Amino acid sequence: MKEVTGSYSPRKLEAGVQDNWKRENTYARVQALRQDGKAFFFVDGPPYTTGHIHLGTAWNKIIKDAVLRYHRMRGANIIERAGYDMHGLPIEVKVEHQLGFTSKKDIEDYGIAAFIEQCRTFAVTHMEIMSDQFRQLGIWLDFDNPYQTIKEEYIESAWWAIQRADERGLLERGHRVVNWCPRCETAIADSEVEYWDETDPSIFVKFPITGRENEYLVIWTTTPWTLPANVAVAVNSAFTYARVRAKKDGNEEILWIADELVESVLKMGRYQDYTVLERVGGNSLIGTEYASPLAGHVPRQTEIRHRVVAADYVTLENTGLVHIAPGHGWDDYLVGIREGLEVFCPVDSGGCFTPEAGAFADMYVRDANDLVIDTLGGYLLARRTITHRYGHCWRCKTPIIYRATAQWFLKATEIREPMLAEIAKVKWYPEWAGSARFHDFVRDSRDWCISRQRYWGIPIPIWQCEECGEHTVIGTVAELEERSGTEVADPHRPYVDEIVIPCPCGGEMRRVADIFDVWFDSAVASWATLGFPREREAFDRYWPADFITEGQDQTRGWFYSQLGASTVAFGRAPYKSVLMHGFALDAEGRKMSKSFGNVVTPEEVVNQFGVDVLRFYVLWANAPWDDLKFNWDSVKTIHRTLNILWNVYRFPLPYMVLDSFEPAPEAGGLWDGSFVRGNINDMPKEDRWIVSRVNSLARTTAGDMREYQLHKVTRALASFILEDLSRWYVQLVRPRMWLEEDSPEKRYAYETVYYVMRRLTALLAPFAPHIAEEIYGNLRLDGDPESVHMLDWPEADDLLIAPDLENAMEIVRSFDDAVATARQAGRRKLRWPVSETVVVTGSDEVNTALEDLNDLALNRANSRTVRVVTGTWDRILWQAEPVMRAIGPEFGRDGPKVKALIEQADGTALKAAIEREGKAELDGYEITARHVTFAESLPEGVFAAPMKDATVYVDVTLTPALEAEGYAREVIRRIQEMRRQLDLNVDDFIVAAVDVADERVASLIAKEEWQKEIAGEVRAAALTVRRTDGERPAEEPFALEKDWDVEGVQMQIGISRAGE
RNA sequence: GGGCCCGUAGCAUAGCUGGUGGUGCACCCGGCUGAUAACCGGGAGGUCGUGCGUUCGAAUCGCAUCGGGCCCA
Repeated sequence: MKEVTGSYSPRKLEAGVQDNWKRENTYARVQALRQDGKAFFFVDGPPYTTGHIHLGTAWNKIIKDAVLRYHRMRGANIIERAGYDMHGLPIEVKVEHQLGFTSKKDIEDYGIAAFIEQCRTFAVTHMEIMSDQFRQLGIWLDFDNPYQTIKEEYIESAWWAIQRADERGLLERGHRVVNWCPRCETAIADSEVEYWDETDPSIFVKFPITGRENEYLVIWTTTPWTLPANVAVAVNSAFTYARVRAKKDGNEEILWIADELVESVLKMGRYQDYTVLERVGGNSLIGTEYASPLAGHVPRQTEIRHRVVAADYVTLENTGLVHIAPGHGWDDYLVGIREGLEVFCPVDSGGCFTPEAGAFADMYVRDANDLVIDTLGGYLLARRTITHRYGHCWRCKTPIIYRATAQWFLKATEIREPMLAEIAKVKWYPEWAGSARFHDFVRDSRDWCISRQRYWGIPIPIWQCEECGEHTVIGTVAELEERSGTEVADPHRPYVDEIVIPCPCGGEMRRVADIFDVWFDSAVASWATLGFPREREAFDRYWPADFITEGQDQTRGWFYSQLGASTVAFGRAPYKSVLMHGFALDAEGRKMSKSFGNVVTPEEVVNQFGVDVLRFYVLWANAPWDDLKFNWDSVKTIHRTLNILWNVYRFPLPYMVLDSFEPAPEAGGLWDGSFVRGNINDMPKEDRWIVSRVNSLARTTAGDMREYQLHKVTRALASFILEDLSRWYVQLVRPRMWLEEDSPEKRYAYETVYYVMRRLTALLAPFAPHIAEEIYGNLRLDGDPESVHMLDWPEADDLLIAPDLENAMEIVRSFDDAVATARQAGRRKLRWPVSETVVVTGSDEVNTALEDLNDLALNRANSRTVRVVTGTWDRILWQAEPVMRAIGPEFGRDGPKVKALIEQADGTALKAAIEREGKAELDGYEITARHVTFAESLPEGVFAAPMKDATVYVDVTLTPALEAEGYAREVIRRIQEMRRQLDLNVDDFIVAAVDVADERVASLIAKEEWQKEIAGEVRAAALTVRRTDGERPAEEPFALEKDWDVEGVQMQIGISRAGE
């Protein structure tokens, strides 16, 4: 053990600890230490390798690290690797920006091979940056050997899964309406669509009914460009529709509109008058045929037989009739499938109309809106604009379109029931994350479109025969090499695109052009991280994961993608327990975003306060599953807490070093707390108490950890450090540290402090691993493990937990607070002793506590006596006050007389009489409890304050003896302060002189008893106390001389180091 | 529009199987001073988002509504 002089400087401390971990290879050694323990398989949710980590990413990894460190200390053999998600459109878009590309054509011209190399470089570079950042946060995951979605063996894991899907008939090629980004020219997942407001046309259009003169169905749309693809109109069979004769500018026409919407629609179309001709149910309209108002401009439209169909999703908004284009809408598509409608989609991958769109060919769809509207001519009933939420590509922010395309699907809807059953088997923290949130999401989920028409991703391993159309799904690289006879250097595009497999029919099979949705990459992480299918052994032993934890946004993300892929491949969930954590928000509870300028980065926090403060803060601020509202003040509070921990730790060290204290070791030179266990019954109460507290702490934290109540654990730790250790125990134990001679009391104090710090650092290790390591490193014995992270988690020692003592101490602390309050009211400083302190209570617990811990109470109260009185204390006087509301009616005329009698009576005696007999007599009048109230009247010099279940009375009246001690204490304190100014060592001796300008006070403290006391306390070899007239005795120069005003008495004090 | 979560003093947070609202920070006043760019005590500060309901009684239960978050449409 060494003395520690420096104050808590986290950055320096943490750099030192991390250097040491690196030099000693501590992480690997901790892992090795536990390799025979019970396996605990953890899968790291892979962050995407773009840019830097943000607060949420840091929080995520900090939770993981704290949990895993805890499990390691509990003896678990943690199976883990860090992981990274490295494919996908975001990186393609970044690289496109770097290269100045605007379309897929630019990429093709540049060369796919060169392009994906750029993507690879980008991903790997950023992965390394992020790994360094995570390491700096003290995250112990395997960053030297992370799983990477771009590695050949990882790609194989995905291929293998999709092969299984195909074998089970869950892989399907289909024409589906998908979210389509016209810039990226690819389908994008629902989860990749971002919504924000967009202003669009809002038009009402008349569709002419076939065979009726001048009669129309009125529909509404915000996407005029989808009208060339219209094939039907949907009505709700539950609604009533009106056939209306409407007049405008002398013309008449017949319109069909939902009955309740007639007024508003006609107003919109500026009709002057109308008559309802008939009202029919929606069913009556079904089958009605009509023509496209664009028939003359889109040739295909003249061939389509348009008709009215029913759809119950039609709402009573706008016109109550909905335009259906199965090529451009998901609901439309489903209606189309049901009704056998044609799926017409005259839009290409770049969002431009194809020649099939006739007059609109080659136009970009959103640009064509105006032309479509113009072309409608008289069929346009009204035109407005609308601002509504519209979807955009999450990467390039282009408004998406819906487009019917050929895609590959995983038939998630077919395995919905098994997925729901699996969710119920998983242990969710909190419970509702699974039972409500995730359950509902999966219940409402659709088939998963897994194909993308891009470059930087896992190629879909489907080879299709150009001759016969048969397809085959490849599961491994080896299988591909065998079947193609070609060596596979890199399973990425464009290299795999060139591989040809001979088809049994004699034709050639070529790979389909698509790559996987990047969500499918991470979906296979649970077995990919184990190297499956290449490696089987680890998979058989560890899979599925014991635990994963990610943010609530991953409900639809990684929780879902993994469950889907795993249910397809193995028919079960890939994880046994899931902790869903919240989102990191700013102090106002708003999302952190660059445009708002409210982003707080982990680096900022670390630069100011260090890693441990950040870690402890995010684990402490709220429950893991609630959103984190970042708050600098709270960060400072945590910094202060750790600073206090540091001060508590270093305060006893100088004394221990001075005394060459060594904690009692066990055989083998390691420490296990047996001294405290063996001597507990002889140790002072406060030692037994803090030992009990730290064991209670171990017990509650273990319980909370089991439920991942990380906030409760960190709060309990912080509270222990501040309340129990710093504000109470250290205050109590200090005098024992200062004892000169060896004594059991001092030994117990050292052993207790040591015990508490050893247990506390172990409990802190998962949450604040650096400061715990630093403190442990100084305290550990030669036989102890080198790192605090190699220790076993401290189990609560039930024999050392004393609930009664803990309760009693709570009472004494309440007493202590009350004494301070009462003294403040009586203006008597704590330094000045008082004669008597009385606690009035009816509580046995209070009585027992103050009896058992009387020495402590005396000490804390700085009182000659502390005693408990049950019932009433005889020194309390009572003042009787008449209650006129009762006296008036009863005594009538004599009321004023009774009032005067009561006021003049001895209230204390009156109260006693009434309590004893229920009544008292005053000058012949019978007085009962009704007629009088009593106010407490404290004797001169007594002050009261409430405490737990009791009231404390402090008598601050001075006597010469008390005064002498008070002044002596004042002198001691001032000399100590002067010692400090001279920067003397704790064991230096001094010579001192005190010149007091007050005869009485001088004689009080000049008494031998107090002079000795002062000299002893301040280590004075020689001390003079005398009365002066305020004249400085010039013949005695001291190293330091000061004038003091002590409670109005002038004193001159001079001190020097002895022998100088 | 739908699902889930959250909404408590200036800020953050506890209480949420119903019984007169705790804690920390900040603020004001006082104390302490052999942990000192620390520490302790006291005070002020709340219609527990809003409204309605259930109940003898609601921050706590129900319904509605507003605001924030994540997700879905």
